[in-house]
Amino acid sequence: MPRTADRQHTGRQRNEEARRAILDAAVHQFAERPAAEVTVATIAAEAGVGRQTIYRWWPTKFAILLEAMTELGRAVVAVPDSGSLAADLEAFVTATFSAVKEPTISLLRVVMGEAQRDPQVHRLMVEFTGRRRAVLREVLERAEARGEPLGPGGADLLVDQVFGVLWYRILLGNGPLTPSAARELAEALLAQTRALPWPASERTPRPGKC
Amino acid sequence: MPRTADRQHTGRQRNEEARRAILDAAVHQFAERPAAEVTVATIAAEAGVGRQTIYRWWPTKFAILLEAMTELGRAVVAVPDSGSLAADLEAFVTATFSAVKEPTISLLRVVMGEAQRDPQVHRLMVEFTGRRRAVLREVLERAEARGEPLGPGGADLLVDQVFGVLWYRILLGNGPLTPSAARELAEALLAQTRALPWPASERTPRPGKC
DNA sequence: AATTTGTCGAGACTTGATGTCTCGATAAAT
DNA sequence: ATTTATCGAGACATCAAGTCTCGACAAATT
Repeated sequence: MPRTADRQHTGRQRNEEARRAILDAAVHQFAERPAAEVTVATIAAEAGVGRQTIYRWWPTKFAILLEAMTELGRAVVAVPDSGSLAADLEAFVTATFSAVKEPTISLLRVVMGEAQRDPQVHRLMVEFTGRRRAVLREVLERAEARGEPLGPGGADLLVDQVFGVLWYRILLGNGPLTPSAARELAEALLAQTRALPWPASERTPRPGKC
Repeated sequence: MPRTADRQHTGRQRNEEARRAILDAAVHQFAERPAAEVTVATIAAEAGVGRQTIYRWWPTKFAILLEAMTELGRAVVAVPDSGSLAADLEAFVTATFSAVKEPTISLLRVVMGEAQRDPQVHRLMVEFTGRRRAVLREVLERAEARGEPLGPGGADLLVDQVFGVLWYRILLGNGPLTPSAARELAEALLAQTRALPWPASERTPRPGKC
């Protein structure tokens, strides 16, 4: 009863060029057209591959998109660690906001929309967003370990506030996603962590910035 | 060239029982099953009507759901006005959170998901959420007019923080929507408003601010 | 009462996307 | 040289959306 790890992979190996072409075609089409007009057939045609080559590796067209977005997301994975919560939080929020623009924002909307339709895509989406959540959580918990307070809700609430505002603006388009909007959010959340439980006659001065 | 208003409706009239049965069946199915498993055929079967009866009155199954939710949404929540931002904000957030539970939460997820796919549904969704935004904005601006500060981001950011956290948790299910979670969020946002803005000299003061 | 008009439930039908299966060709490990 | 798994390609079944038609039925009109 040989386990799969007992022998090497034999036979023809996976074509990396085809994989890249499929990912690129999916990103291109989901960014340009309404999601309803993107089909496995159109992606296969643009990538110059057979449909079966797609079905062999991805269960749905949205799984292709999620894999592509995961690769694109590796660029912003850097964890800020300057020793100060103020600087780290602003760096994280600014970097995250600046990464969310066309064409990425269209892709995010498509995937989040589909996640509400398909439980499997929803699970993939929880995992996808969880990676960014983990980065922010690390920043917050490191600050807490240093002795910096996180305010009434702790790290859990702060994480949901950052990504809540971000996703809310992505999905409904009601508010800005500019760098200044990012700074504004970071500043507001920092104020939240620093505020005293009652109107303060004295406040702690902000470290390192004015 | 007779206008439509020139004569009365002749012929058999629309069956109100069928309309109600269709709306109820749509709500029931969208609340119970994944949206992908809900079809016009299943709604028609549960309602005991022909498919053509549905297509005659609604363009898509989501139009049925939107009409049903519009009827459900007629319960207008009163605008809290106690004279204190702390009490009003907690009342609003608690009431809003407590209204978002099964089966409503499933319907909200379905409609928000479809809004990312259909621009027309998206517009309706912006309008739908805008009504609740307006209530919170009124609470915040009244507090500001009283002289209570709203913190670095002002009313715009606070509104997005409340509904951002709410929708983020609805869509991804990562955090709680309990009454205690609502109180926690309200408390955190209040802490944020109590922080003093330090570069106050560079800022144009808002009217009514201390 | 008879006629006209529009809705009713039901089913046949077209269209298009999904997903499976098979085929011969090809490339890598044995 | 053989084995094994991928490749592009196409046939095929399945399913939901949407259109069209049918006889039955109900309300307004004549």
